[in-house]
Amino acid sequence: MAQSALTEDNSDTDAPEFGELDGIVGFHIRLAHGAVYRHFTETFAALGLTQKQVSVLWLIGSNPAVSQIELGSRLRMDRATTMTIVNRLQERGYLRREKSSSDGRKQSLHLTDDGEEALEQAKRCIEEHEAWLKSRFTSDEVEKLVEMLSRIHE
Amino acid sequence: MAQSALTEDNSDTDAPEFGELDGIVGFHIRLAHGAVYRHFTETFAALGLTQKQVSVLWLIGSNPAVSQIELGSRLRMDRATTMTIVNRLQERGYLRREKSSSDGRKQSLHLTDDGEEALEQAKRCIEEHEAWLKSRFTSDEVEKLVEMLSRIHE
DNA sequence: GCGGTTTTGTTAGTAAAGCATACAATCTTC
DNA sequence: GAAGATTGTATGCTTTACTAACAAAACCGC
Repeated sequence: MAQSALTEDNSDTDAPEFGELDGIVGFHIRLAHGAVYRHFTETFAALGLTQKQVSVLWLIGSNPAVSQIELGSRLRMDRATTMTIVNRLQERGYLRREKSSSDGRKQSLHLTDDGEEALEQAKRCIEEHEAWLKSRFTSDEVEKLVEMLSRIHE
Repeated sequence: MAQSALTEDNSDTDAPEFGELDGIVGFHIRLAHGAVYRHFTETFAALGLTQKQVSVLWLIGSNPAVSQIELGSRLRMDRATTMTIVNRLQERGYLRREKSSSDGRKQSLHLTDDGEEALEQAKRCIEEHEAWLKSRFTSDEVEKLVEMLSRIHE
């Protein structure tokens, strides 16, 4: 598989395996004179979650004990931005921080039971979205699109 | 051609023809656990313009006397958001507002000479971007992508 | 024509995302 | 051990986008 935009800095020896393309949550494509826009925040809005927050829950759920810096790197956020999002999810009781045992600087992020629950609900929203996608595009087309995306990296 | 997201409310009798897909300025596709992201703001940054501002200039340039509400509708912005962007471009001398003669509520938006000049420069940036696109995707793929986009509407 | 409703533009306030900076704690390197 | 790099944190700023409220103009039913 071609190097994807999600796996370009896999230099950590003990880094968990990220990088599978699980599905398209939403997209936003801007043409020269406008934006073709499909926004799925509304879909998650019923859960009171933004796309970014769902991405964070998803990533922690599939990679427990991930650090904030790793999380930010995967989701293209700097440390400050990561802080605000992690803080908010922690305040809502969806995740907890622990000191990493191997590296005292790092936080080790874990979902709480409430966080797992929220992620499950979000995944159901994503399934609905995939139904929407499939109503407009064939599975071959979606696959082709995702494959094309994997060719995009800085 | 299938109804596109850019032409869904063509109820105005004297509405100018929108809807041609002129080129992809940038896109941002969010996967469930992250974002594949390509941001072309940097390309326009040399001009001191954002993607949105370029879209506004482009749309006014190709549709003089467009109203703010129409502009916002095309670019998926509400009235307040449209205001701030139009205000900033007006402050920079790139466009001017006139009272619409046919409807006293509406503003009629026009590019100034400086605005036309800025748009020309932005179009050159877009051409450079298209070269970038073509280096990663075949022209068939780009065509297919744009065609798929045209199938996206609410 | 008149009164109520809708549309359009405007302003103000708010929230989120993102960034830079500064700082403290920890790790790494020499 | 000292110097430098990494990670998390706190603060402040900017941009984007939204809601709510308001005014002026247009529209609609009568």
